Amino acid sequence: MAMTNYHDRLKTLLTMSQFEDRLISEISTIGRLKKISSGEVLISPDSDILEIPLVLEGTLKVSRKDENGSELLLYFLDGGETCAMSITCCIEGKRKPMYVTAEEDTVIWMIPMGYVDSWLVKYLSFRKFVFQSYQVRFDEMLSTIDSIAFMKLDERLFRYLLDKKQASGSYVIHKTHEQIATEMNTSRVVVSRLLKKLEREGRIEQYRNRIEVL
DNA sequence: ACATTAAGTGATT
DNA sequence: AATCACTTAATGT
Repeated sequence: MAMTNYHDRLKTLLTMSQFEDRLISEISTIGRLKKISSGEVLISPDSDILEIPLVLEGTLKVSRKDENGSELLLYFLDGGETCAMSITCCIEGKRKPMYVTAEEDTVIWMIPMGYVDSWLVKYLSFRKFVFQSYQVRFDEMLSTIDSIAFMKLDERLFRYLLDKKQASGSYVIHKTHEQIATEMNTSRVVVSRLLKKLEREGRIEQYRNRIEVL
């Protein structure tokens, strides 16, 4: 995507979310622009969350990690989306054991949490927005949960690829089997085997460091 | 040419 | 599905 004026991009996104004009101008004057490059950590379990991220361009990855450092991907955040979980963090003032990292070079609009409370009260559209993003995440995580519960790792992997494709807007996925394995908290060998199967079924094509979803 | 890293595979638990 | 042990292939120096 072309490097356009991010304020315009923000306005477009806010308008698409059907926010009231007053809310739109509040958000655009109060927030600040932040660019993070691929792999950078935006939120970690021990960081105080003082701002809510709204993705303008690029993709953020939301994941959990346990004591042993093993990772589990929760979901991707795309353009126009925000992290519902960080909103609750703000409201409760609690830290959550989760990471938000840049999946690719990403541009975000950081909204100070101090305003979130008042906007929830003042603006119907903002309430709707927050509830809706909750609903989307909830549904997404439900399907993730039952794919884990029923141990259909092959389906889980394919869902992962589709999610990733959706989030990045590209059918080309630049990841190694190893990286995918750690995100799904499984082993590389298993991922390689399942990807091989998907390749034989003609659903993907594989190259070094690269997977194409067909 | 050699070393390193990514991916493929059979056998075992 | 995870792990081990090993092979093969691609890439960097």
